Amino acid sequence: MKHENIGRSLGRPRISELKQPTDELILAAAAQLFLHKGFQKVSIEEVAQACNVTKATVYYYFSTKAELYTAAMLAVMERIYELTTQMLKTDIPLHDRLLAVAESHLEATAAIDLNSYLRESQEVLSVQQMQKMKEAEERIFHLLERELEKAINNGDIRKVNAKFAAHAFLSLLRMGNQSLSSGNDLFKDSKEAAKEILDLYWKGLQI
Amino acid sequence: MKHENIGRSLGRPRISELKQPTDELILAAAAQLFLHKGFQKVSIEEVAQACNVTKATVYYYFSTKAELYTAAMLAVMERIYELTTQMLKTDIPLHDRLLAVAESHLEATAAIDLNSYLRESQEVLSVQQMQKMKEAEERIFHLLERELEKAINNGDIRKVNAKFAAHAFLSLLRMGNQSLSSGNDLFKDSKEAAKEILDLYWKGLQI
Amino acid sequence: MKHENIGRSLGRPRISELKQPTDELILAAAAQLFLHKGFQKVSIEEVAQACNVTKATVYYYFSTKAELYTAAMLAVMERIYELTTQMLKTDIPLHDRLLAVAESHLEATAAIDLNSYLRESQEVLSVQQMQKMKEAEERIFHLLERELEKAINNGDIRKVNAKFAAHAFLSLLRMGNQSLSSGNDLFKDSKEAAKEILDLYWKGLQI
Amino acid sequence: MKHENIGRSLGRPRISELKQPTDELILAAAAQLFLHKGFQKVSIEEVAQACNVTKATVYYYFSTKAELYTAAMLAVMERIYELTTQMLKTDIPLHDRLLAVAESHLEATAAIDLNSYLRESQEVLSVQQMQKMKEAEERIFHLLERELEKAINNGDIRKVNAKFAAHAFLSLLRMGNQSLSSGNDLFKDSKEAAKEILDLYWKGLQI
DNA sequence: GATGAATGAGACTTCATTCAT
DNA sequence: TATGAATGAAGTCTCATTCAT
Repeated sequence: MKHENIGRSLGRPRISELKQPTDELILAAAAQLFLHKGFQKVSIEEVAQACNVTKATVYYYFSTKAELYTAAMLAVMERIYELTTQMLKTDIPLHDRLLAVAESHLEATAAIDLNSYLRESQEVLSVQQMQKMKEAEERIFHLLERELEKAINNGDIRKVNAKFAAHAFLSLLRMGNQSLSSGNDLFKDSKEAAKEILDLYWKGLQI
Repeated sequence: MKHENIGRSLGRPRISELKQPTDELILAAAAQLFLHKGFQKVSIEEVAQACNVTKATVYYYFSTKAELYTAAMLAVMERIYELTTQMLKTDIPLHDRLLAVAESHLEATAAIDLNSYLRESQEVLSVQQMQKMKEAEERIFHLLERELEKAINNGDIRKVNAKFAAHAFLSLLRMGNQSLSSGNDLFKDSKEAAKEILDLYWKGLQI
Repeated sequence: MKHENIGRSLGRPRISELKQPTDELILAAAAQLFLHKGFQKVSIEEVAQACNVTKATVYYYFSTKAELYTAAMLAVMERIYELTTQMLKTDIPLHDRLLAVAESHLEATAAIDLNSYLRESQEVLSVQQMQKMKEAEERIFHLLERELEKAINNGDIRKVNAKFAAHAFLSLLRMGNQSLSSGNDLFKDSKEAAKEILDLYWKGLQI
Repeated sequence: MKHENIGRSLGRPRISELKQPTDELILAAAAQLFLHKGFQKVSIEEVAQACNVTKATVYYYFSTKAELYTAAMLAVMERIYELTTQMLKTDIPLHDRLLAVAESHLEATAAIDLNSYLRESQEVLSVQQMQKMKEAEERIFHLLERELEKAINNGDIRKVNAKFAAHAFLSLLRMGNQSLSSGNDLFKDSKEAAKEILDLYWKGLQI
């Protein structure tokens, strides 16, 4: 398909290097669309149009719709992973770090409900592709899990199954996301949502 | 293509014909399939085969795939509504009633993530159909909402936005459902899942 | 696919029964096209147009291009089989019966070079489909084989591997067919072709 | 397309220059593939991969798939022509020379059924290309034809249309080839096949 | 001499939907 | 009440071919 970018020259890139390479462009458009409409409802044609290229070009870079989907979702999850990593590695108390995570997740459409995405694409993704996506998801859970375990050991929170607690947290963020984007009046804004959710969650972990 | 001619005999129907009228049969099969695979991935043909009728028969009862979908989902939500109503109207303390709700939701595939289902069928459902489904969902939330409000007034739980609390509860149940059905090792069984989830949730509502 | 035509009413068929059922129509057109152009170069669209139906109709009757191809070729081979059976079961000497077979094969495009047809469709036909076609071919060879064996036992022809002799005969007929249809001036007409071919062949079997 | 190879550096070529020039490499791979799979089923990509070059490189040497096909087939036929010429120009009796031809044809995949190859590529080859291929085929037939005519004049074989006899011979060899490569049990090996076929054929030409 | 990127055209296939019976 | 036959529209994917570098 394409080999690695070797030896990008330093300094301001020339015009031709300013625009993203086509494959990244496609990936970005695809991610956007898949997140909004789900696997089935996005056609390759649609992705192509969003990038001003032809269907055939999309297939030049991604051999299959499933492949494109996997790549796009992995990219998104990678971004979430990085983001979450950033927020969690500061020095402030866990409560505040979780608040930061919550806020950032609720600002972007960051909390993916992988299960619901996978339901739709099952039987189309290869076992390997599913595996990859599940692993990417796991990594995010692990991030939280580890911090929660530290907090348990510190006595900051009560003794719970940290994995469960991680899932619960992301589940609540998902809910917050949906509420915010569906425009029901549950929360005034994402800041408030983060606060309310973390409040419930944190209290739930006390004693 | 063509399935076998099953010579429907005249006169008093045999036992095998005693079962539900065709439309209910279709509805049941459709619900089952839609829940498992989502709107897009279920074909009318599939539903028809599951009922041993032809596509045309499905269309005789339901004018449209979207119509069938809506009907099926409404039926499911109605059942959830009834179920939840049952559990909530007893006399025991709210904590215990919520536990009962949690357990029953986690036993059946009862907790629907309507949002994720709607994402998939957007642009296919008419505004009316979406409206109906959202209303059906709302009814379930209201059920919980009302009880939570009572508990707030009683001083049983702290003062929170009851609607938010209702959403949070169902969100956690959804997560439990997915964990149980995806076979990760978060919970031993649905009973344990219910206990853990309610524990977190209830603590989160205290003070 | 379709059940047998039962209870065809006697007498002149009504208009609606006059035209062939659609599936037979498709089969006929497909056979025609596949024989002339080969598997790959015939598109379903083409077949459909030849029958004045839509592609979807073709797929209503034949689930796959390979399926249609198999069905069409089997039908052709079946016809050849019947034809050959007819010619071989008369009472006249084998030489004359073979002449009749030769003539009839050379009149219609009757001698299929299955091998060359299979080469083209390999990797598209399922193992079962290939199996079926090979069996159908075998049946035709067997027909000749049996007669040749009788003749050997009678002392009408010399002792050869009858199977080989059968293959040789059909091979020569194939050649005749191609010469006649490619319009080179090898033969004046199919009658002469039959005569020349049988002459060589029969002499080859003598002593 | 390509100018002559001029200025090949003198002296012992380096390893990398030992292998065939790219165009011959492509031609060889193409011939191989086309013979096995037929025109339609071979993609340029496939040919390219078989040579470890890119599609564009193939197009650098051959302007068109049809062009490549023609060139590849002509090369094959040329080889057959040379081979056959070799076998036929010796001094031994015609019968033995034909046996040699038969053996060599049955050892390699040497007997091409041009007609079946042309059927597949019709409408893609230009008239000129078809013409060229037919001429190449003709040359091979002529080779045999001439010898057969001499033999007729000598009284070695009976008076037949020599062209017909040539076609018949190659037709039988084709059959032998297919039998051998399809693995049916008609012949023990190519030697036996050659013997049986020539036996039938030669007897067919006697008196 | 060779190639990476891109594309237009077309192929196979699926599916919701209609309609006459 | 039920269905067999038919279809239009759309979707995924393949491939020969071009072109700038």
